[in-house]
Amino acid sequence: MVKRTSHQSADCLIARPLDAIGDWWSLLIVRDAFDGMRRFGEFQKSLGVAKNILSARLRNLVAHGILEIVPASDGGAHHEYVLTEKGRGLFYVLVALRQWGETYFSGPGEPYTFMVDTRTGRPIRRLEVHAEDGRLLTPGETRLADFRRAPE
Amino acid sequence: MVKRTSHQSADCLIARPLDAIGDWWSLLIVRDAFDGMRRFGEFQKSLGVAKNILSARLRNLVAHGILEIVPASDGGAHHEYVLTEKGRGLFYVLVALRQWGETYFSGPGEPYTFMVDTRTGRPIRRLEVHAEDGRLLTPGETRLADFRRAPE
DNA sequence: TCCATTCGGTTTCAATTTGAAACCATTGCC
DNA sequence: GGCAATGGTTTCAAATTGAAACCGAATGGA
Repeated sequence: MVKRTSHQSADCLIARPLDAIGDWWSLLIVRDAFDGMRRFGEFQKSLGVAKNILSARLRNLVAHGILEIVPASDGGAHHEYVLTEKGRGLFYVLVALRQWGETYFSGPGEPYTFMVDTRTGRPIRRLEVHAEDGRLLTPGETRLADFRRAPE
Repeated sequence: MVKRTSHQSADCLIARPLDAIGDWWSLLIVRDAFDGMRRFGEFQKSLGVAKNILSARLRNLVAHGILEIVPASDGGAHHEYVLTEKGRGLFYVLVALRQWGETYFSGPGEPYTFMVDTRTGRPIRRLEVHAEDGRLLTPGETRLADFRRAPE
C-alpha cells in the first residue's frame, strides 16, 4: 500500500500527501468522516467497500494521523474513527475536488449535491488562489520556489 | 483501472473525479504538466514510473479529457501531451494538496519547495472557503445540499 | 439461561493491477 | 546503410484488491 518513491521526486510535497491518501477509497472515507460518520459499519455501508479493504484503509489513515481512534461516544463497547486536525486539513482538497467535479462531471438530469453555506443555504464561492498582496493568481502566475534559495 | 461504483454513492461528485485522477500517478503527471512537461520521456524521467504504466495513465488522462494530444511543437514527429481547460481546472486541487503537504509533511531540514507568486517571489496565501457574501467558512459551516431541493 | 443477531473485524483465495525488463517501430543523424 | 534516441507495447512475476466465509465479543430477546 505504501508507495515509496525510490527516485525522490523534486516535489515530494505532492507525492507524500498522495502516499497518505492517494488511493481511491481513502479520500471517500475522509469525506464521509466530514459528514459525521464515525463507525466502521457506517463507512462500510456508505462506500460499499469490502470490509478487509476498509479495515486496511482505516488502519492506514490512522497510521498517517488523519483519523484517530476514540474509545466510544454512545457508551458502546466499540471505538470510533474521527478526523484529527491534520485530517480536517483535507477540507480544502475535498472542496477543490468537488468544485472540479461540479464543473466537469455533473451531467444534466443527474442527481447531484453541491456545497452550501449552512447559515444561508447559498452555494459557497469558488476557490481562488491569491498572492500575498491579495492579487488573484492564475496557474501561470505561480511557480515553485526552493525555500533555501529565494525567501528573501 | 476505471473503478465503477456499482452502489452509486450519494455524493458522486467526489467519487467521479477520483475515478479520473484517483491513482497515485495521475495527479503527479498533471502536476508535471503544469510545470511545462509535455513529452512522454519527460514525464517518465521526472516520475520514474514504468513506461507501460505511464502509457496507461496518459491514455486514461486523455480519455478523460484532462490531457490532450497535440501534433508537435518543435516540429518533431512525435506528439505531446498538454493540459486541457478541464485539466487546468485541477490547479486548485494541486494547490490544496500542496498546502496540506507543506503543513503536515515537511520535516525540518528537508529540501522542499513551495508555491510563490511569480511576480513577487513571495508565497501565495492559503486557500480559504468563502460564503457567497464573503464570510470565511469552516468545514462545520458548510454542508451538501441537493440542487433540486433547496436552491431557492 | 440460552439462542440469535449485530458489530467489527480477519482469513482465504481468485482475479486484477502493477512494475521491471525486454522487445519493437519510427525518426533523425552521420 | 548503420546507429542511437524516442515512444511506446509485450511479457511475466509479484503485489494488491475484493468477495465471501469465518470469527469473537457484546448485546437482545424468549
